[in-house]
Amino acid sequence: MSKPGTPGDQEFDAQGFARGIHELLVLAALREGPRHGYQIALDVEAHSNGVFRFRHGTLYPILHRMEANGFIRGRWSSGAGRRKKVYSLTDLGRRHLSGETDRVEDILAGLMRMLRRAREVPA
Amino acid sequence: MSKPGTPGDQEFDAQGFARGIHELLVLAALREGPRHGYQIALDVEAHSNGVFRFRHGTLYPILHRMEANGFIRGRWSSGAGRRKKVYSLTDLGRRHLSGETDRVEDILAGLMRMLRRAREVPA
DNA sequence: AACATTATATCGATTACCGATATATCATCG
DNA sequence: CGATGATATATCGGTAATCGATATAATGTT
Repeated sequence: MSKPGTPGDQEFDAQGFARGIHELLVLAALREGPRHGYQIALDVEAHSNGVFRFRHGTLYPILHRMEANGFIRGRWSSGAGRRKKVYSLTDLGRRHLSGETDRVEDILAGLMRMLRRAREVPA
Repeated sequence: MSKPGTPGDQEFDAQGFARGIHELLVLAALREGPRHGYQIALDVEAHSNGVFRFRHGTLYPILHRMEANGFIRGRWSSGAGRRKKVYSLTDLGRRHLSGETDRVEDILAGLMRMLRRAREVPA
């Protein structure tokens, strides 16, 4: 139905859906330990079974924003070799994650209720 | 934490989260039968337990867009009284709903997996 | 030496959503 | 009967998140 990728086609891919969710995904990834940006993207993709992906035009602005907002802190790895900026959760970020996890789970429950309902209607 | 409503504060309310989801909500609501816009908004709010809401600055542009895309069809109620535009699903809309329901459920599953994982990590 | 991958970064364009504003009908209450 | 509030639709400007393209550079692979 209608060429995929057409502008305005609005195919509900994970990207469009993910609007506003990426920050939560970053927090969730960092919950398991400090990581640099590229690794966060790989982890999110792996742990979500490929459902969520970060384009690098999306990833780095988000990390910068979250650092500016105090949710994460980044430090350039001192070692030689390819430069990496390693991020870790701040206390604020940790608190934010737990609060927002609760809230998003409510939202997911609401959405699932809607979808289940739509599925059950006979025709 | 940080005044709610502050720009850039990004509190993950249902609104920000809902980006791209509203269309699916409209389709799901219309699955139960033809409805006019205002009623769709009330239904969505009720069936999602208040999690999802349409502001009217959001609702009508979405309906127009979806009609232009062929997912729904609207007809002005012929009867007298307050004018209402009653929308119903097209075949395309019905097919779109069932396909996107599957896909969104996968996304929800991926997201839940991430959240559950983040919750389970000791510290 | 050539190439792919890792790794970070920025910028312009797109677009969905929000808030405000506008219009009009109908019901209710004083 | 006039005011108010709920119903009902509509548009517009602004905001902000995301995308795609582009850039840089070190490292691994062939």
